[in-house]
Amino acid sequence: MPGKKAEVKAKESIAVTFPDGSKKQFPKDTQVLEVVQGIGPKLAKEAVSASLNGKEVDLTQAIQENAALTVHTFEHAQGKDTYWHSTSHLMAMAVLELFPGAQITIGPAINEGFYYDIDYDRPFTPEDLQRIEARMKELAKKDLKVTRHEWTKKEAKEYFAKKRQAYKVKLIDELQDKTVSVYEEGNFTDLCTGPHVVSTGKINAIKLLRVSGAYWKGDAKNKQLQRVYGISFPEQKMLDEWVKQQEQASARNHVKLGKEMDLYSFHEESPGNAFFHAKGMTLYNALLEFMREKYRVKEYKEISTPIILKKELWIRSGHWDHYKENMYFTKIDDVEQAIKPMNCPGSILVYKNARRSYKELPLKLAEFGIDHRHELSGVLNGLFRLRKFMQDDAHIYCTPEQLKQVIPETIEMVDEVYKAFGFEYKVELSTRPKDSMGAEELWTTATKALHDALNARKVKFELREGEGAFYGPKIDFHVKDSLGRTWQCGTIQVDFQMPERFDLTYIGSDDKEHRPVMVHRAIYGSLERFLGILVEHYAGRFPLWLSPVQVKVLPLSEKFEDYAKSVHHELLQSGIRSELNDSGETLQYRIRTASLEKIPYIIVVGEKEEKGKTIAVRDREGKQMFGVQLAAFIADAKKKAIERTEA
RNA sequence: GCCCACGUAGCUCAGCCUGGUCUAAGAGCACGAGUUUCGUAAACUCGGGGCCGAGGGUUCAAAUCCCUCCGUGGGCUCCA
Repeated sequence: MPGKKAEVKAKESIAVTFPDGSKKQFPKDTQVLEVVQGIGPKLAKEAVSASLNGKEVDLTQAIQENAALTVHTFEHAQGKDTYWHSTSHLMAMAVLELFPGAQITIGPAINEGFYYDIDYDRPFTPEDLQRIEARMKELAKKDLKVTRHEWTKKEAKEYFAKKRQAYKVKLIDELQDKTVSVYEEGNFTDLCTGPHVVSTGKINAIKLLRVSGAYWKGDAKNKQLQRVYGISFPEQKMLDEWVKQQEQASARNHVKLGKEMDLYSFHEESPGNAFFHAKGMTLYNALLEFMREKYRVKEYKEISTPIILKKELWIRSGHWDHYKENMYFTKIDDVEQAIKPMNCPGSILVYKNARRSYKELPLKLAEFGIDHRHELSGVLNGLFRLRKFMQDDAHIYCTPEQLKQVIPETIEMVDEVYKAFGFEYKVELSTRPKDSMGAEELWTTATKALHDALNARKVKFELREGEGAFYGPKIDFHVKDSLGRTWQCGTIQVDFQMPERFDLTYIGSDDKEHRPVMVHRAIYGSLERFLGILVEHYAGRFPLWLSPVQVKVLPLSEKFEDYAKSVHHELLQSGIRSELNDSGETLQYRIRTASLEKIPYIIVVGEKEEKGKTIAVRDREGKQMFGVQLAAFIADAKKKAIERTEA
């Protein structure tokens, strides 16, 4: 076609740079999609969106200048975002068709899937969700083109006002730009910055998951909206796989496993509180013991303070003003008292109990403190969120100069502890919130101390402006659990306020009084929560050092009961947590039971063992060893338990 | 606290939609008794066990329908 060729020649040419560094010339205004088709049909089919010079764009975007191009498929995070965001638009479209009068608000992609907040005069039922999902699938099949338009704010407002979408009008009003972008698919147009998939046919496997209440702008004072959650995938196979994974993840839910493994239970007689059974307590104590070992090495001193303290103390600490809603109160002999939600005031009283010298600093007072917080009933969640819990709390009293040494040392300690469990974690630095106390320069100094420590250790962290505690800035450590959720566990908080409030002092080398700095820190955070995370992390298959029962001893039959008992007792004597199962059940049955209990070692003794004074050992993988010397087994197990290596 | 879902033996669940013989509410596991005495993931027989979360209502009749409350799960908000 000579005509077209001439046209191409007439156009200005631009260079597109690909991720591998190669460059190619294209006529100006070539669509991203055309470029992608040139690369290969497979990529063109899988492409979801693209980034042009670092800016996320639609595949229909015309390239107008020299640009670096990266194509995003569903495999990329950006591609997933776009894919799910487009699915949320599709859902909004289906909802507006099926439920006249519904108003749509916002509908972003989230970590896993998407949601859309919708204002409707009643909650959606599971049946509604099915209808919406079915309609979405029909709309996807129609393969409607998704096109982007730039409208003036006025045009957009008129359009959404006409469609009776008041929330969209409000959102437009809040925007600074003169124009807004909208996306049109079929007869549905939504306010959106994009990008989006090129057509609804790209969206294949769709599943709506649940509906819940959510407030407009996240504020409980505002109207409650219907938040519908969903997820989608390019292929049905991927959705099936995802559903399977979800099921597997819920199989290791710590509430469920705790029940099955007889670790702990929950009772409606005390909502938000855990009842620890003997095996759960063994785990709990193993965690305490591990931390106490660290304390010995790091020269912490362990203290213990009362749970109930007078109201005046809480007024002085500032908790009365800042934390009252979450506290429990009681009256004893007509005196108002509070159940402690935190341990700092108690620790401070211990500090103040003596004249302190600079020679004592840094003074590290640790306390496994039992705290009670009146959490909203709706937020309670197994061991993850309780009303009563124990913190592995410590307060470090030091000079401002010593922060340079104390903070890095503490960060290192957190790292050591998490590593022992093979945990990944992320770090956040939170700065001064609105509802806070103290002079600006104190905040600046404290924040800098934390910042410097993180930088010095080259720790990657996320900055969270205004998210600090009311008394100081903090570093938070978030551990990643088996479901990919992150849980705040460790925290390091610098506090210049408490020492002021309680008039804490130490005598310096100049024989004068000085004000110490206080560092609050916890590593597990809450023993209970950490334990819950561990249960899910290990799916109940704890390493030897944590296993509530480390060894199960089984006599082959009644005839070998005496020998089994002697083996069992010797294990106990050696400090190994052993149990004997001499119930009359068959050996196979008892092996099955012990296996289901996820016990690391099963020891079977019969005629051969009794004669040779040996044992037969079976590990959790089903591997068997015969003729093992009991002493050798004990030595090996103890070594593993002490080293805290995986068993 | 607010929204949605759920609540039947110790545990996992069927029955509930469409009220009454799937028996006086079932099963499996667990538990108890007896038989079996066993070489690495379920021996056999028999038995006990439930105010169907609590309270109220509708009905001739409620595990089943309606309301309130309590609890649990998932969200919102907050947080260790």
